[in-house]
Amino acid sequence: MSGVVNRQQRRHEATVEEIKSAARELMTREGSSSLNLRAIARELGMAPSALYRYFPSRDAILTALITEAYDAVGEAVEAAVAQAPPDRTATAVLAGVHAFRRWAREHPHEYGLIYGSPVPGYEAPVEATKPAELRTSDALLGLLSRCAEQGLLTLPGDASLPADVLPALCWPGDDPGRPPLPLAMRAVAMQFWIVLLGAIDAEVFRHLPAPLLEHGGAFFDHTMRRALAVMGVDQRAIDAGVSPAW
Amino acid sequence: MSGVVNRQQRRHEATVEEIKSAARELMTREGSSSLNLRAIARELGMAPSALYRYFPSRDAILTALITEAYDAVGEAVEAAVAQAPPDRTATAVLAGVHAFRRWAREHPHEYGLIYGSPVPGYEAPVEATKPAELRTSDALLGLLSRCAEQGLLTLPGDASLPADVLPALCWPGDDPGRPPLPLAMRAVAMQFWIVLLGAIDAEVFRHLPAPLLEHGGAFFDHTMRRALAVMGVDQRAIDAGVSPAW
DNA sequence: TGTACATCAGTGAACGCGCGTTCACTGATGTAC
DNA sequence: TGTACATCAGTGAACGCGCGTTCACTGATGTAC
Repeated sequence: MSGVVNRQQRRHEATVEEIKSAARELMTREGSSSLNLRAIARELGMAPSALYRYFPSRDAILTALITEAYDAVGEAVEAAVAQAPPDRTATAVLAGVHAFRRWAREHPHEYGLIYGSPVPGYEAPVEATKPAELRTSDALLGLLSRCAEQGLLTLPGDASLPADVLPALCWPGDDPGRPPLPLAMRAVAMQFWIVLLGAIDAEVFRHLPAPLLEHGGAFFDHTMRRALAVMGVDQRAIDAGVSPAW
Repeated sequence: MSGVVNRQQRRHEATVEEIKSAARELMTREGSSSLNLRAIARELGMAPSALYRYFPSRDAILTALITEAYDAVGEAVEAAVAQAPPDRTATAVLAGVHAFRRWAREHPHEYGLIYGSPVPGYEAPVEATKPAELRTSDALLGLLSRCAEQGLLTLPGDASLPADVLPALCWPGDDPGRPPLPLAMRAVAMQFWIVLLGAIDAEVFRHLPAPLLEHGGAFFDHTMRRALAVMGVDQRAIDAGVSPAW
C-alpha cells in the first residue's frame, strides 16, 4: 500500500528537517558558518555516520542550509509585501525591506552565509540555490515596476544614462534594441538593491559607528525612504508607508 | 653596538613580513579566509613551530592580516584622493571610491576578511584593528565635509531629518545640543558610505545580475555619481571628476 | 684577536584533538504470499 | 493470520588526515672581556 510507503517517506523527511534545524540552531549558537557534521550528529544524539542516510556529504547539508536561508528571507519578504493593500505599492516596498532587515538581524549567521563572504572550500551549486536566491530580489524589484505602472514612479529618460552603462543593463533574454522595460528602470532598481544590501550588510557586520547601530531601525527606515524618493517615487506614497514598529 | 642589534631586529621584522605575505598569498590562492598556520610554514619551507618565534599564535597572524588589509585599502584610497587637485574635492571623492573598488576586486579574499562575514571562532581585538579600519572611511567622509566647506554641497536643513533618527546621529564625543557639524551632513555621509559598501559588496560577492558584474566599472561609476548628486553635491563638480580608466 | 658565553632562529618529533567518511553490523519496520 | 524476506535506520569502531601547539634540541649569530 502506498500509504505505508508515504509514512516511511514522511518519517524520512521529518528526520531531514530535524537535521537541518539542528544545523541551523548550531550555526546560530556556535556562530560557525563552516558547519560541522559531527556536531550536528551530537546535537541529535546520533552517530555521525547516521547522517549519511539523509545527506550524501557535508557539502550537501551546507547547500540545503543555503537554499533554506534564501527561502526564509524570500518568504519573510513576500509575506510582508503581501500584507500591504495592492494599491499601496510604496508601502509594500517599505514593508518588504523592513522584513528583510528584520530577518537579517534575527539570523545574522544565516545572513552571513548567503550574503557575506563565501564559505572557504565550498562552491554552492548554482542550479540548486539560484531560484531561492531570486525570490527576495524579484519580490522587491517587481514592486518597483508596479510603482511605475501605477504612476507612482517618474523615471528619468533612458537618455540620461551614460552610454557606457547601457551594456550593463542589457540582459541575455532581452530582444536587442527593444528592451522589455526602460533601462532607467533597471538602473534605478539595481541601485535600490545596492542601497538595501549595503544598509543591511553595514548593520549586520557592524561597519557603522556605534550610535547608528544602536538606532539602526530608524536610520534604516530613513535611508530606504530617501532611496525611494531619489529614485523618483512619489513622496506622498512614501510618506504613507509603514509606521508599524520595525 | 646598537647597530648590530638593529640588524638583528631588521632580520626579524623581515621574516615577519615574509610570513604575512606568504599568508596573504595563500589566502588569495587557496581562497581560504580561515588561514592555516601549517600551510604558511610549508609555503616558507619552515617547520610549523618556527612561526612561534614571530607570532604567539595563529590568531595573532589573523589579526595582523586584518590590520594590514585595512591599512592597504586605506592607503590606496588616501593615495588616490591625494592625487586630485585640492580644489577639486568631488573629483577626489570619485578617485577615492574607485581606488576602494579596485582594491576590493584585486583582493577579494582580503576584502571578504574585513568587510564580509566575520571569521568563525575569531574575534578581532578592536584596539588593534580599529585605527586601520577608520582610515578609509575617514579619508572619504572627510572629503564630504570639505565639499560642504567649499560650497560644493548644499545640505538640507537638519529639520528635514525625522525626529527618530536624531539619536542615531549624535556621537559620544559630541557636545550635546551643539554638534560639531550639521546632523544632515552625517546622515548624508553615512548613506554615501552605505551605498559604497553596498556597491562593492554586491559586486565582489556577486549578488548582481551577470551583465552588471561584467560591466561593473561603468555601473559603479554611475552609481557613485548619482549618490553624490542626490546628496546635494554640485553637478558640475561631479561631472568634472575622474575620467581615467577605472 | 681570540675565546667563553648568551641569545636567537629554526628543527623535528610528538601531543591531543576533531574532522569527514567507510564499513560491516544489528534491529526494527514494512512487504508479499 | 502467519511466516520468510527485503528494506531502511541507526550503531560503533576504525580509517587517514591535518590542524595548532609544546618541547627539548642544534647551530648560527652576536656580545663581553
